[in-house]
Amino acid sequence: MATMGRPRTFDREKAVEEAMHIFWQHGYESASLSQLKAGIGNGISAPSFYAAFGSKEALFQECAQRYLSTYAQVTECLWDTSLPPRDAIETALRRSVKMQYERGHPRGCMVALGAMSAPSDEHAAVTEPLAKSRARTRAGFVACVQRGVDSGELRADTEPRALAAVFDAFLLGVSTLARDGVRHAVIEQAIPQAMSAWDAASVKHVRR
Amino acid sequence: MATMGRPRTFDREKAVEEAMHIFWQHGYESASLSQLKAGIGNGISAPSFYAAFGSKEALFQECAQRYLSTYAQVTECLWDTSLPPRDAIETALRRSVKMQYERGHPRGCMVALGAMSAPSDEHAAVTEPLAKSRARTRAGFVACVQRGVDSGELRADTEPRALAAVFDAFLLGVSTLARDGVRHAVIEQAIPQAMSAWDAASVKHVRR
DNA sequence: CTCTTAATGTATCGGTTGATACATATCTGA
DNA sequence: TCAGATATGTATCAACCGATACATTAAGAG
Repeated sequence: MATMGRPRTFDREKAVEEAMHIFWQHGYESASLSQLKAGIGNGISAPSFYAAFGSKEALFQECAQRYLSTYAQVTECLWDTSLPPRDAIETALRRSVKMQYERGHPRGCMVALGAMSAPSDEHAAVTEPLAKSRARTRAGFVACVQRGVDSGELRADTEPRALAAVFDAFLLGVSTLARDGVRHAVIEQAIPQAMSAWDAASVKHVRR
Repeated sequence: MATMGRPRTFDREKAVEEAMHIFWQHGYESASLSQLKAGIGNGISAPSFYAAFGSKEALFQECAQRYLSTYAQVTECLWDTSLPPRDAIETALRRSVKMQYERGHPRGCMVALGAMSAPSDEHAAVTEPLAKSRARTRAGFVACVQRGVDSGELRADTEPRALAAVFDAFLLGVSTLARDGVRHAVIEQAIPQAMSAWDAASVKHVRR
């Protein structure tokens, strides 16, 4: 059965993308219905909004899912066990940084910035998918370090969560640097410097 | 001349501290007047609030100043040229992390989290002191790396802004990790691992 | 005591928030 | 052609936002 009823005057797929950019930019709470309605197509009315998306919260969930299944995929290589763990981490950093500085969408990572996206307790559940994603990425960094230890590449006394936290915190912090206007090239150059934390834990590394 | 008129029923100094905690926790926009009024003393009325602080924005500025002159001082050692630059950076990291995990106030750094505190353009000017503070800390990291290069401790081809970005991004990211419930001990262990980025740029470091 | 000063309590302001009621318009299927 | 389905436009809702008007209360100064 084909679609029935009066057709929409806007592209729902594009609308989710546009709404995602608004949430990405302002966070869940600060993004207002007025902004969202104005930013979708050439502006839509309140009933059109609710007919299409149900509620602000439902639209956010949809935007979050969209983000997680697209932009957020840049760190999935952390779970690719066919990659040497050091390469997996460096690739995740490179891909994420590149994505965060791409044109056509707000700077920074929606997942990272989403930590302050719903600061009130009542709305904390809304951004849970983002918190889950941060936890997953965190676990991915830990898993890579653990692989390095298990393979003998990293010293046995390496604390996986601690070394992983270096890369995790660095990547989270990049979102703020990107927002603050730090140049893309600077962050790119910072990546190999961050990776030296891995090398310092390597068994081949000469301690002094 | 002593104070005249009816005395306040609450301690204004404590009130600023309490309000600061609320802004610290929720950000400028998301912290509501209701929350602030309820959180000051045993709860104050709207006229008392405005008589004492002028406006929400004025109170935030006061809280921001209070934060910058107290908690935010943990990174001032970056400007202490009597310290070896590596020690200055490590001390800044240690002190900030310790502060971010202290009991008695929200976790994380108000300056770092404040990047998403006023996501709308109209209120962006409100959080400018926080942005200025981030820029200053950023410059402090760069200055330390530059000192390391100038003294010959770090290789001459070291890019100061890039290496500084490693420490800066790491420290900014710690705020999110702290909010996400990552244990204090893990972050403490991460600091020496992060410092290995400095050592890797040292002239005494054996490159391979 | 009275005057001045300043904070308080009650009550409310206009504006914005997210969300709906209801009638109308436009499509598909029979 | 008409019924069913769905989107739209207008108009509005209660709740909350930051902020005030106004009268009252409580202090010091004279």
